[in-house]
Amino acid sequence: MRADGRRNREQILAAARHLVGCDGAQASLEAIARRACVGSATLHRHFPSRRALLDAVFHDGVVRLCERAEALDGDPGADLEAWLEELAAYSATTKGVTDALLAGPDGHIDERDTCHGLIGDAAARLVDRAKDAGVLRDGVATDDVLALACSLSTVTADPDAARRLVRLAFGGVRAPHRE
Amino acid sequence: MRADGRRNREQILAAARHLVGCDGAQASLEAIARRACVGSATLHRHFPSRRALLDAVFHDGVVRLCERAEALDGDPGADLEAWLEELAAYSATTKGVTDALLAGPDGHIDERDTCHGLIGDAAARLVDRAKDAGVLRDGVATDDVLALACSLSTVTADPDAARRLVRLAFGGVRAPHRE
DNA sequence: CCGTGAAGTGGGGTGGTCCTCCGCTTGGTG
DNA sequence: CACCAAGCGGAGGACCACCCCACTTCACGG
Repeated sequence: MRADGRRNREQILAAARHLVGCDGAQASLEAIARRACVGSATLHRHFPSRRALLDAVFHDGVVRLCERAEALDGDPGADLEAWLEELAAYSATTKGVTDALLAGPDGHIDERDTCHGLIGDAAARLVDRAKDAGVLRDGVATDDVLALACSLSTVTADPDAARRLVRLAFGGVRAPHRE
Repeated sequence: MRADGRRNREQILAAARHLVGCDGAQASLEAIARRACVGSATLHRHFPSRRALLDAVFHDGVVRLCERAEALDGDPGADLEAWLEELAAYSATTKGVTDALLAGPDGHIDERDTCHGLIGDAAARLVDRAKDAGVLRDGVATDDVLALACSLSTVTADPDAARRLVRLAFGGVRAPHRE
């Protein structure tokens, strides 16, 4: 890859980080290109779809989150819950990331290295551990807990509220009654 | 209100119902106006914001849902859960309705009669009943259960999946353990 | 050190969007 | 029937995504 190409890619990513941070996932690609001092064609060549750009923007943050998932090795139930809280808080505070996390397949990019794929793998490990420990209700799948944690962030931008809702869903809305 | 005005309003709503059903809340207003055989200015005069149009499109369905909420008078916990399931199923299958349900205030319209407001009132009654019966976990608010039920539909378009996730959140992801 | 070709560039065009202005039509009332 | 305001819609401005293509610049082989 040529030096100027790499430089432009970085400038575009920096601009995108800023504008997506302000305007969310719907930030204008044109504006991002302008801010990066780059023609819009250049942006589209480096990132053939909005999805590809978003994935690149959030890649590092998501990787960090996944590393924290791998580092956990305490109580399986508590680990899963804590990590889901973190995930919800992250996606609540990070404008636009939800679209990258929940996005379906996109012909333009390799699904293996997307934010969606990375998060899915990290969650699967924690869910499997919790399942083996028997702390999960029957029939709960990785996609279920991810869906719960991520979808909440479409509803609030407050990390504490997101954490609270995750705890709620995890423990149940219904009050536990003695049996 | 003049007859032609009312006729146009209905044509716009019919077109909007169709296109929002196909393309979701982001359907092109221009395309809706075209389909209604109406100038775009006419659409904007009748519905000053996308939000106002969406509210009108979904108003009837939401009212029907609210009526069902009012008709419930069995076990408070079961009623609430059943109605939340219905709400989730409705918003999962009805493209675009989530945006109307979760939308914040909009200077253009009276908040009292919006889908958001209607659903909120209906849910509040069920939540209050459940709270009085003591079947809700402490600190659960109306907005919490609404947020849970509605946000799920951003994540799946399958009504059964949405119902399942509501049941999950309601009963808890964590398996109930004897105490 | 330099020529060359391919990788990379960005301006401008196309076709779409939202929304507003404003001259015109038309429905309903006196 | 005549009037006039309520209502209309086309045109136009500002913006957007995406693509084409003539041009520039980098990096490598001689």
